[in-house]
Amino acid sequence: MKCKYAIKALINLAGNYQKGYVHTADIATEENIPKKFLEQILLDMKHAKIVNSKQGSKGGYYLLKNPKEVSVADVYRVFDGAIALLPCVSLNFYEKCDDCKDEKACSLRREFIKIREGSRLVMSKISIQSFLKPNKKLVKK
Amino acid sequence: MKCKYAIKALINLAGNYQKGYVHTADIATEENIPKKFLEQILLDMKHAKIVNSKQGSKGGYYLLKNPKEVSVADVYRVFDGAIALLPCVSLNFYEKCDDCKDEKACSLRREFIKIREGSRLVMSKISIQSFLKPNKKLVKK
DNA sequence: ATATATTCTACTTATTTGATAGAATTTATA
DNA sequence: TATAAATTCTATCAAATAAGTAGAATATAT
Repeated sequence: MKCKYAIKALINLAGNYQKGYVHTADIATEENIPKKFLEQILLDMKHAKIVNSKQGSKGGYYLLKNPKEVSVADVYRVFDGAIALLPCVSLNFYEKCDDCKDEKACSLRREFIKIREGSRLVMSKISIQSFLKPNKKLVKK
Repeated sequence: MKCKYAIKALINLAGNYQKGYVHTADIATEENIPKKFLEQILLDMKHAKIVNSKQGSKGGYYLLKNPKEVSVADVYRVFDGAIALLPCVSLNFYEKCDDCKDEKACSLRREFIKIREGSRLVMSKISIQSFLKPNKKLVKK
């Protein structure tokens, strides 16, 4: 949910990219997200340097980077942590297996790295911009 | 954990493919898995038709299918459910979004299908057999 | 000053996860 | 046929996580 809400919020902010501040309340109503929950989500993304904000009257949130430069992988890592299925194959959230003696020889690790790469690559290629582009329709001859 | 344990157990069973029954207790000690927990895991995989068992003395578990025919995707779905990040893009665990009016027009759905396919393809290609093959070493010239 | 917005901390409730416990059932075999 | 050894089933538990709520604190424009 958090990740889905986050991406919906970012799509909304992308629509207002470089056009000023957007209120949490507006995003909440437009995207059908509980307002108080969205506040937390946006704050998390501020800490992750994906968005920025201004407090007070006429304040609000705005997208820090170009929509092309914000990938689903970036957002996923903020809210769901590692893309990898095992901590020992994670690039950003690595943790050693306590039972594993020799990582280099571990076949579990060897294969799960492939899975991580499959997911990571596709999630890195999809950006907030990707959600804005309308689905291209093929014209029949 | 369940999924990891399950794959370790299957690798163990694959080593005994078509060689008779293997005791849960033996797998538990060899693979360092809590025995009672492993019992549940193996039972789940029996219900999923991945392994089969015989009760009683001289009983135990055995792999039903060729190790090549059991993919990580199969195992994942038993223990973690959908590979897809959103229920509305899942092939095996589909659920409609209650807020979504037009699925075909939903850009979230369009892009998350790509993510599902990325993960699904790589997880379908890796089988229990893949874990048995030793990592090929390149010989230096 | 005041209205309006974000920020921060704490809390609640429900679900999931990892694991344990023990009785019931099945089977081989002595 | 009794018994030992295995799976099967159901229930339970504690800890962690997820989804969401509440309210006070802070910042800012007017």
